[in-house]
Amino acid sequence: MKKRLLLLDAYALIYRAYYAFINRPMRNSKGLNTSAIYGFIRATLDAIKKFEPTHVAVAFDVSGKTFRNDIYPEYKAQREETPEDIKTSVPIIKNLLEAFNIPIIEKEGFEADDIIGTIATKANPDEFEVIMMTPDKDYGQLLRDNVIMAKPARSGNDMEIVTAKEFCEKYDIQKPEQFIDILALWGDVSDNIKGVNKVGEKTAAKLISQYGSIDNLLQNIDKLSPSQKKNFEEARDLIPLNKKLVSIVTDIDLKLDIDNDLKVSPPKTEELIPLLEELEFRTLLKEFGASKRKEQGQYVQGSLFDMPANKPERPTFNLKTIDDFDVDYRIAKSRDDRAKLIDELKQCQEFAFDTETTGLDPISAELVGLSFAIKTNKAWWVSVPKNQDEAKSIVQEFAEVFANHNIGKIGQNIKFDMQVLLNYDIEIKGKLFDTMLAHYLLEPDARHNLDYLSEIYLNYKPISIEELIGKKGKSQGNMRNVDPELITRYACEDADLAYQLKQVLFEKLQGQGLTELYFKLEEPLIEVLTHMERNGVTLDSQSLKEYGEMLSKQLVELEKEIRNMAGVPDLNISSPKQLGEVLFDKLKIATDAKLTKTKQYSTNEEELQKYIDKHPIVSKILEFRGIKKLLSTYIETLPLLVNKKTGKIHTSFNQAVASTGRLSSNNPNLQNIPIRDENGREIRKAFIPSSEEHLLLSADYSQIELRLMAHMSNDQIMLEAFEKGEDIHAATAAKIFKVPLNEVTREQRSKAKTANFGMIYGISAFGLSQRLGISRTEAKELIDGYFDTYKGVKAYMDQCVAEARERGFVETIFGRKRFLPDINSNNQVVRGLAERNAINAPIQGSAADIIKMAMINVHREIISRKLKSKMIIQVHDELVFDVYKPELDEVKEVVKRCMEGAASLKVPLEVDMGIGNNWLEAH
DNA sequence: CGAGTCACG
DNA sequence: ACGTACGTGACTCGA
Repeated sequence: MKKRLLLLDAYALIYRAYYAFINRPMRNSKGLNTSAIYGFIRATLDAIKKFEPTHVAVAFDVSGKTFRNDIYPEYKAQREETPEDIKTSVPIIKNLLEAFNIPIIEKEGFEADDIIGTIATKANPDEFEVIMMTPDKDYGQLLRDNVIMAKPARSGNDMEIVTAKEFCEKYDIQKPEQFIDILALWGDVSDNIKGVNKVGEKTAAKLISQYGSIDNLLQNIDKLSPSQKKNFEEARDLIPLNKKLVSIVTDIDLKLDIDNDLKVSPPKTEELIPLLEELEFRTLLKEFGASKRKEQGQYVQGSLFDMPANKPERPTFNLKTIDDFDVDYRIAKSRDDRAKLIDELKQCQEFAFDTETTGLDPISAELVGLSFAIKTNKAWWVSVPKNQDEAKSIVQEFAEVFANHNIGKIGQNIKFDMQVLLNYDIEIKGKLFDTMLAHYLLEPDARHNLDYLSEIYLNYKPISIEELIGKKGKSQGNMRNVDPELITRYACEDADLAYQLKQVLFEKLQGQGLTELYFKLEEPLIEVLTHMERNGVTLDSQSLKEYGEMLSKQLVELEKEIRNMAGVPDLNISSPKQLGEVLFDKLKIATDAKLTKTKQYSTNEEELQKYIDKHPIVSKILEFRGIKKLLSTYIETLPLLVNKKTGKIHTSFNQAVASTGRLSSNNPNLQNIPIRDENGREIRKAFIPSSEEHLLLSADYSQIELRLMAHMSNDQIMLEAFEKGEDIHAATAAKIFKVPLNEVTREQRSKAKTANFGMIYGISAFGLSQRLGISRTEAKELIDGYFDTYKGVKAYMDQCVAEARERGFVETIFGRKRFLPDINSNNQVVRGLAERNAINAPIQGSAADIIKMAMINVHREIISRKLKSKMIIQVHDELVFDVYKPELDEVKEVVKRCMEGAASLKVPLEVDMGIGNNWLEAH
């Protein structure tokens, strides 16, 4: 990995920090204005955290004359005196930098930009990436392939990265040095440099873009308009001086060994702490205070901070694009071309492929073409005609290679391509390497889109889809209309990138011991989900519609009543802001209303429930909310998602979203169809079998997460309860309340149930007290009682956290990992979340693994037994099937056996099944 | 586009 | 002193 050098322009950043707080300066108790100090140090540390440089330096201007004043006495002459607060801040900042072990560099007669220019130029491009942190645009002239600029964050936004390429594009110039000429024409008000009259940024850029340089421009001065020519004639003598003034010096004699002198090293804590204490920088003290871990010196080597050993790749920039490579992307135009391609594919052990389609909905999308990558930078594009009969016959030419078991297929989100190709009767066999899923296992919390992966792992920026079909939203373009040359580059690039990513990611999977999880679980699941999504679910839109009409009437009625009670005729009840104001300001139903983090009144159900007796409007609002939710999220929306082609609803199961390993479902989300609430569960009645000859079968794991808790913690008491087949919540109640099992009250059981769930989530006394509406002391007692009973559970939870601390991750029973870098955070809120994740992720994730295994096995049996019945929905611990009635007994047997046999735990896995003419009945 | 709310396991 | 149970997706409002 290249070394990375971060160079900071001290005064520019200090000024910026100072003025950022100008309206509300920070002061310590002695009255010292610490805005500039804090702002600058924070920006510096943030940059170090973000860029993770191996080398760093801060450049200061030296007060007094510089060589620029010698050649131009008016240089910066108009500048106002430096504010007193900044003057006093600078020595303190220098002390701080020293304590942080960040080198300071200054040189008499020169400015910070000259120092940075010199170092950036001197740093060997093969050895160093250089980041210049400054808000000053002039640094643009220094940009190179290995030198980028970081402009500090402006309020709200992240800091802005500028690369040489982007910079040149912005000014439409060939190389960054040309910016000197632009500046010389443009001038610089803040430096008191007068440019050419009537020439600003835009004109200067245009002229340099056009003529290449000032010299050439002046030679062609007659081509300018008369008035412009006059302005240039007048400025002619000034230009050489301007050029000198705006040119950043790159060859100061600094007597500096970059590699040795600027190396990042840990702060000198003993010097740093007193300084931070005096300044009263509490957050920084927390961060750099002498915590135990710091004393043990757990720094990642070469880092200023203690960072988790396993962290996302460090940020990259200066991304390469297609133009930086000599790629061999070809179009297969004729049948002969395709035959040649197919021949090449047959010779491959593996190839990457991608489909381009007319849309993102795989059911209705039509193929526009296919791309295949055979090796790095070598790919083919096969265009597919609009006529679907012709299309199919061309695509069919590839059926054999796709179906070949011995040829591996690589792709990004293969499920989509698999579905599209299924429309053309193409089956995909052989090992599938899905780069998205591989990365999901490697970094479950990260994003996994191709652009991101390319950037991180290949240092490459793909052609943006917007270049092809325009921004979505307005005048949505179509893949069909894209220029053939361009679509070839785009599609081949995608396949090529998938191919290249596979090589990187496969090695990483092996390194992490994740290949087995990938090939046993995630890879076979691709095909299963493909079929489930395609199967779809039948919706009884008619009954939904009728139910919706009834609810709508109630809603209108409620709205009227609520507005009347509120005395606000145009109240929007769906606006929490308006609602809160009505309830708490106007009706004053309470004075101690809870506020949200944006200081609005909190009007969620939990809060409103507290005031239900204060005013009759409250219960009406809750009722309104409930009905509105059902209507807008389900009743009115689901029928719109019925596919015209199939008459069914086709959700999309996302296999790479949930960081614990679960699936998620969207478009629509079929995993949150109401069931708890009486009104809501009516909606389940609209999910029906595909025909009269079918039934819905729902099979769900009983208490799978608690069983996993028992299994993983090896808690004898809990294991025993499950083995005896006891009602686990009642059994828990009996034990923690010390009553016989048959005397457990409803209330006790309910409390125990909440406590059981609490364990799975990584409980806190506060959380439990909130849920149960009891005091924290009571909650604490309850938890103590719980741990007293289930001693193994307590030990297991502690062990999870300890493991996460030690290894940086926790694991499921199938070896799925979740990395928890925050487990060592100094921020206890952040750390607390990581600790609860350490407890919850192995449980939730193992349950996800188990049902995935079950789905794969059920699917295989359905195929091998050639059943007409279909698996259609998964809801985390439940599978729903559209069962062909004559197969009912067989399907029930297969499903139960596959689900219960998906893993062998210390407790039996139990599955409950139900059948019915709709999803509600089946439950 | 974020915040608030609420549906599910 | 501070904020607190885990994981999702969809809708609505309003800057």
